[in-house]
Amino acid sequence: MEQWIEELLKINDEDEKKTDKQMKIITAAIEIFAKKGYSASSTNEIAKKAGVAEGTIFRHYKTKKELLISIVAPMMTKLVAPFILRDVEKLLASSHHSYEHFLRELMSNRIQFIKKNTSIIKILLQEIPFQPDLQALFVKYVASNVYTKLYKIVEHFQSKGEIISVPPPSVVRFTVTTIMGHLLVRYFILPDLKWDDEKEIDHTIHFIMYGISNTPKEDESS
Amino acid sequence: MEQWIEELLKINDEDEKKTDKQMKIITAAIEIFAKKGYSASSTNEIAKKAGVAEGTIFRHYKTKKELLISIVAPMMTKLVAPFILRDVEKLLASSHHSYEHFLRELMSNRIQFIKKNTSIIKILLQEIPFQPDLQALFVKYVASNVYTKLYKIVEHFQSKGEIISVPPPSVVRFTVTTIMGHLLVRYFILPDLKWDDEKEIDHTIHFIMYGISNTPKEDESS
Amino acid sequence: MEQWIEELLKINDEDEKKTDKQMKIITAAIEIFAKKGYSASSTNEIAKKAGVAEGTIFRHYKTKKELLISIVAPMMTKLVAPFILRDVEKLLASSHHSYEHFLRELMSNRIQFIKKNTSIIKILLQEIPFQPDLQALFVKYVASNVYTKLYKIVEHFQSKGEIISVPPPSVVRFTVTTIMGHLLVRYFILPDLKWDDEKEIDHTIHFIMYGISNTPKEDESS
Amino acid sequence: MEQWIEELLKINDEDEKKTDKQMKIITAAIEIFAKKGYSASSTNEIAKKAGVAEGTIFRHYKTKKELLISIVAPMMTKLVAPFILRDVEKLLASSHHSYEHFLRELMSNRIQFIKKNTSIIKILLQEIPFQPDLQALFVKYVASNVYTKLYKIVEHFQSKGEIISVPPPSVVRFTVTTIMGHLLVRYFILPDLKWDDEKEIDHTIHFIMYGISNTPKEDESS
DNA sequence: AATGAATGAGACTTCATTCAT
DNA sequence: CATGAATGAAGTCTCATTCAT
Repeated sequence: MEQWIEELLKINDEDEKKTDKQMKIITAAIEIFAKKGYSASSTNEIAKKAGVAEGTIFRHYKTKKELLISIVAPMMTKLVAPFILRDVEKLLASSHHSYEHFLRELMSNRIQFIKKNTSIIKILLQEIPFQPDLQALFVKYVASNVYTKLYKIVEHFQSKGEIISVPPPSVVRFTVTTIMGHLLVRYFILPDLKWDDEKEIDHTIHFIMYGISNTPKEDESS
Repeated sequence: MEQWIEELLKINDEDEKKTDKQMKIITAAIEIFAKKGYSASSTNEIAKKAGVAEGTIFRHYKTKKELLISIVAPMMTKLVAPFILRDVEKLLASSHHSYEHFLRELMSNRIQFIKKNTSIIKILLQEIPFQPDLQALFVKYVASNVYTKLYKIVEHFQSKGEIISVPPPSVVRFTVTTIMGHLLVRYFILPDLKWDDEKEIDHTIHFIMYGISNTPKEDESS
Repeated sequence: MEQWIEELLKINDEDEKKTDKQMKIITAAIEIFAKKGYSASSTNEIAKKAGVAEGTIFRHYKTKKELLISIVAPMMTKLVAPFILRDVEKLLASSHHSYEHFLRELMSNRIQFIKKNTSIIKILLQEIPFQPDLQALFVKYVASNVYTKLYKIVEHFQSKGEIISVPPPSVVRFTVTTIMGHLLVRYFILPDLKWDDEKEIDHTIHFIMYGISNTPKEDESS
Repeated sequence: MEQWIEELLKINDEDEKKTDKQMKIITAAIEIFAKKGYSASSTNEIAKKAGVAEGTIFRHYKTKKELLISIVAPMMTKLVAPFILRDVEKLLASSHHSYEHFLRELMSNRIQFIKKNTSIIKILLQEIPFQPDLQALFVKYVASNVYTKLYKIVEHFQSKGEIISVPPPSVVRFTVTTIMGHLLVRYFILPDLKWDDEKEIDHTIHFIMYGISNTPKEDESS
């Protein structure tokens, strides 16, 4: 992976120091929240699976919701980590890569990430609709980072002639919905289908770039 | 809309006869389930909003879960209604439409459907991961209908030369994830963005067909 | 069976006129009360088994408890029927039977009765401790009839020299507890043992009369 | 009381350590179950009488039925404790007592026991017909212990010539039904009569041994 | 007379949270 | 720090009973 994209992951990973018990609680909570959903999980069950007393949970987290947030909030940042890096322009200027290449790297990188954090992301997806706290965080990171950064990247490759000149928001939205759509379907909606991931990524990127039509495009206006 | 596609919707919509109270219960339940999630909703709250006694709910639905299922299960069928029609081949043979056209009709049709049933679909999406009953239904309808039907449609348009000749499953998956992805993002993940739906559909379909690359495709292998 | 004992059963059996539905309700109630106990039986279940609407039960019986009483109270009288007949003295005077004979007839008569009414008697036994109404009836019939009548009978046979001259109450109590005990054990506590009823009755009566000791009794004081 | 019979009671009575609240719950439950029957008793009422929160009951007993069982099951063992001791033969061999004596000791011993545990035994009697769990325990302890042990005892005293030579099962059943019958009537069916217990026991045992007939028995066949 | 939908009190049970140890 | 017994509010569900049809 190229250096500039590697930077995408330089998000501080320090999970503050957690006691042993605290880690056990979090691990148990993740497992149970992911399996039954936040509301349907009981602190009692979490305590049992963690091998601690129920009271111990509340020594570390004032409420059950605080436990949820503490698990899920950091994920928020990491999910969009690749777009948080500061000097996109510099990076783009100093490199001569294609949008296709960028997407390919982005996708396989995020897939690695999802594989490592499936449970937490599942919890996140489940609870975002019901937790205003999380929604606020989501808007903060996604809206203000992902989209603005992507606009610039798209504009960059439009100016280099790689991407057709439709309004960048359209391209961004298509890119985002297509990739997110693929990942949602692949990892959360139909994870049990037999997927050939290598090919799947290849096809997805290729289709995003060139479509599935056999007819040459006359002019690429929308 | 062309006639053959209109047939897609001929799913009987008659919601058996429900008593007045039963309708009130269902309406209230939909609203509350959608807002707080199934587990976090209380039958007490539903009863209050429906203006009935709590016991009345349990006269019509043995358990809270049965209430959920009765709301959400029929949606399953209707969601994939366009793919349940029998003689796809005939329809395709007798018509001279393009895949692009088909997708466009399909999308705007499903969007109408989503708009009319946003809440229920939201509940469905939330609860599928936790309700094996629903998963079973989902597999039954999606797997056995949508995919097999789509394969045939894609093959048809490949034989007519409209679609590049990659394995149909790839095309189907790309189509499905892209459209589902768009709809999920548009209506459930970021419904509050300012969307210009007309254009959005146009772009999405166009991109699916022709991609976003400016460079003519050399060869359309995978 | 001798005529004087036959009179024991001349209790009016007329079950007032009951409608068809009413009979179905009673039959169902008996079955369910006997199986699960009064408190654990629901009017809903009774209605279902009876094939009537729940409301119909309450048209005939103001409350669930009234239904219970209406089933169980008449049994009270019939249980002790043999002792309700008026002129015991006459009967005894005019006949020259033995106490042993009397017991034998009594026992087999009551066994027939129990066999025909096992369920109702079971309900009665279960509910007497909790229903003051029933207790009152029980005391009324048992105390005022059975014991006083039996005293006279025992005295009669003592005066004829057949029974040892201990205070009649002792003999009565022994007779009653022994026979009731046998019947309770035989029909309600261990009904599933393999019983040879003929022999069982024989032995019981014989033991009551002559005991199980091998040594001749010197004197029969207590 | 002779030593060998004293052994009959060496069943460990230690009620594991129960917390203060737990004891209060059990005490309250016994009282209320005995008064109203299991089904008609509410956990709410039990909690109030015990002076604890309703939730506390369910911290100690997963369900209301578990509470019942925990009260009633141990009584099962203790009820038949005198028959659980192992080496009946040895005891009999080494002692030179009469069956009459044995019955007398047994009865007064069981009466003491009943007096101490009237409520629990009442609950037990009420609920056995409806609780398969309890039935299983009853069969296990009664069938396999009481009867087999009693057979041996009876045979022993038959061989010593004290008991008439009818088949032991007959003697055992008569003994059991007579004594159980007496105890049931005395303590559970008509506890409010004025009983002179000393005399009552005397008479009962005497009657069991020698019957109530004044005429000497010719031959003691059945 | 019969129905069965509706009721609301109350049943059993769960749960997040507290607090003395 | 950790525990786990205790809490009481709230949850799901049942029930005897009523009443308009």
